[in-house]
Amino acid sequence: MALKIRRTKAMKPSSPCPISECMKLLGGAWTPNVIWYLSGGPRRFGELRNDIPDISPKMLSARLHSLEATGVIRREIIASSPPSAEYVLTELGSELLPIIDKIVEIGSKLRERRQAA
Amino acid sequence: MALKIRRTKAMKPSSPCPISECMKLLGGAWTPNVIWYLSGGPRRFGELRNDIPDISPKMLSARLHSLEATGVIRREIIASSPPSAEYVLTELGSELLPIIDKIVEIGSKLRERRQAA
DNA sequence: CTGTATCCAAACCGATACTG
DNA sequence: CAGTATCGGTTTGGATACAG
Repeated sequence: MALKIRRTKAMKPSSPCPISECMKLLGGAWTPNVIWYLSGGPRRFGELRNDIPDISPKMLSARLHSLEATGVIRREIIASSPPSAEYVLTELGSELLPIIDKIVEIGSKLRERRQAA
Repeated sequence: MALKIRRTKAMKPSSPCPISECMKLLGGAWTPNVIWYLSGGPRRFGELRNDIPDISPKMLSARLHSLEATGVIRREIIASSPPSAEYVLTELGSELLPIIDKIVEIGSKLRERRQAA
């Protein structure tokens, strides 16, 4: 006999919902991209701009500032001549990587299938 | 209501990054929440509204339509009296669940730590 | 090379009221 | 109960130009 699906109360995560908690950090379409490209190590503005196809400098700048404000990345000034800057993931940022990995994994699978179709 | 997939020249089909592919499906702050609450089985409008605290009916409606348009969920009419409707994850939608799970997992961890501090 | 400033369009979100 | 309509606000994003 088929199990009667009981309409349960939702498994409600205690508020505030951990989803929103997390989405605040990686909200915005470009944000996961930036984190992903920083996962390989420190990178500079121009490198990121090259990494991420078609991102405008304004958006990259905005995302970087936003990520710095939420503590996901850190901006490090390199005292060279000329002085330069690098962006690196903080420890908090590193903890988001499993999510990004999953996104990449599923995204690749979806795209493969679409190309096959 | 037409789905507005933004198809600018910035969207190159050959883009090497599968992240955007995936983020298009779960963009928006409420979207992961909706998917999460549908993971337990079909749910109706009012139930979802109850599940997700503080979502306005307008936003819920918008997210549901958008998710339906991208093929993540399906709207099923129940021939009862009165006729009713349920929303259920499609197969595509189910494939997104590992991501949502990760988001919940990391989000919970972050919150625990913040409360400890 | 590393960004910032400006203008503008579209998406997202909240509050509220409303229809069947 | 199951949504839609309207109004308005904030955020995201694109294009382009420009400054250090």
